[in-house]
Amino acid sequence: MTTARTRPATEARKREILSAALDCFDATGVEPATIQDIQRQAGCSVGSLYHHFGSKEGVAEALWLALIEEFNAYMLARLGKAESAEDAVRGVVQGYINWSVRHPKRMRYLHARDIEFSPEGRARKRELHGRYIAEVFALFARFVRDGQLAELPPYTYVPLISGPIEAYVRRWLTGDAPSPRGVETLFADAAWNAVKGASTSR
Amino acid sequence: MTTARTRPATEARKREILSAALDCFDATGVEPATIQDIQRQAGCSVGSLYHHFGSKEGVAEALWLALIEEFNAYMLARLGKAESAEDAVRGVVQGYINWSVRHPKRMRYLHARDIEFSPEGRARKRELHGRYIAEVFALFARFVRDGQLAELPPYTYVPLISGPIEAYVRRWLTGDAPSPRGVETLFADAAWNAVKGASTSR
DNA sequence: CAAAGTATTGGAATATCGTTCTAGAATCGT
DNA sequence: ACGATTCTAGAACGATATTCCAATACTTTG
Repeated sequence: MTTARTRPATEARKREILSAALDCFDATGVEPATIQDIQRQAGCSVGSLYHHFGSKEGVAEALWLALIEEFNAYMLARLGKAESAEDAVRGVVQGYINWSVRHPKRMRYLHARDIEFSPEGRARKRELHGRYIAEVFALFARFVRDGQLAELPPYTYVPLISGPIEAYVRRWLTGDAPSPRGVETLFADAAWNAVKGASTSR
Repeated sequence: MTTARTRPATEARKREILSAALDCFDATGVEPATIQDIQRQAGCSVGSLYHHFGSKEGVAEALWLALIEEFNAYMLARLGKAESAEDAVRGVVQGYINWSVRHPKRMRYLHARDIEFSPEGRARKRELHGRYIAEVFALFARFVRDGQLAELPPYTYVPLISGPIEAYVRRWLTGDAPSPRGVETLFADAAWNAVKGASTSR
């Protein structure tokens, strides 16, 4: 009765589909990209695609969740190494830029809001976000306690630190602003100034 | 040979369609909303809708451009009255919050990224953005000259000033953060600190 | 004021695309 | 090797964006 739930080839096939989907979505946007486009580029059949993901939105959703998970892991790895609050905050900005420059297609897709999440997808998204925030907050908590970071309403740290560089990078990704290389320090300064505590001379 | 290019009723009809479209798009998102939904709510025929906007994406695009124009005008009006750089910068943050709280549906749509711009639409978007930036920059220029504002790469002012509040408001609009009422000063401080010049004590 | 010309509207017909369905092939546990 | 199950394939279906052209309203001109 008990039987293997997935086959070795399955994961590979799923990855192929997601990779093809990223290319297609990036080229034209989620809505204009057709199932045929994806299916052909992935070298699989319609049935296979639907078997694994259920729907086109299912593909879009799975892709987004996979990418945000990858991105969060990257940022947390970077944050874990920080020795001071200032290191950590500047690391967020620098990490955001580095990942975006290294994977512009992926970041462009993460910025895209044109994904209609299913209830389950939405739940998973919220779960991932919550876990990420919790881990970030755990890392930052001690800096708040020792006064390196200001004590602010919880939901304001992320916008204050990442908001500016996020906005800038989005414009760069759509071709409306020059590369973020060169503005790292400026945005890191802004982030640090926004959340630094009283212990540093103001 | 010369003839009126539009009739008086035309503008009204277009506005009706755009208004109906905003309701439909806000309710379910751009993709799930059908032409029939819009056309029925606007009380017009399919032909009429296509005559004026060419496609569903054409409607979505025109709506977005109309709203961003309205928003930019509102911000510029507010900025024009500022007497000092600090007034201006804080005014941007406050204005952003006020407009969002007054027109959450419109702001939610401006934040939506699920609009596939046509080449012309993209060009117009870029043109509007460029003009807005230019006007903001013109207003800020004298403050830069007299040292109230720091001299920074042109494309960094907007992200530095509006980035954080933009990120926060987006989370609020999707139900992921509490109302922006109460965090005005925090975000205005951050904005001002990010761009203030050397003339103020640092 | 009449008539021609143009903008606008209506709605049926069409084409495209997401999704469903079912039969068969590949793979795994026993 | 055999049975069970996952996975693949592609034709058929249904929904919806778009096209098309005839009918109507307005506007200018003679």
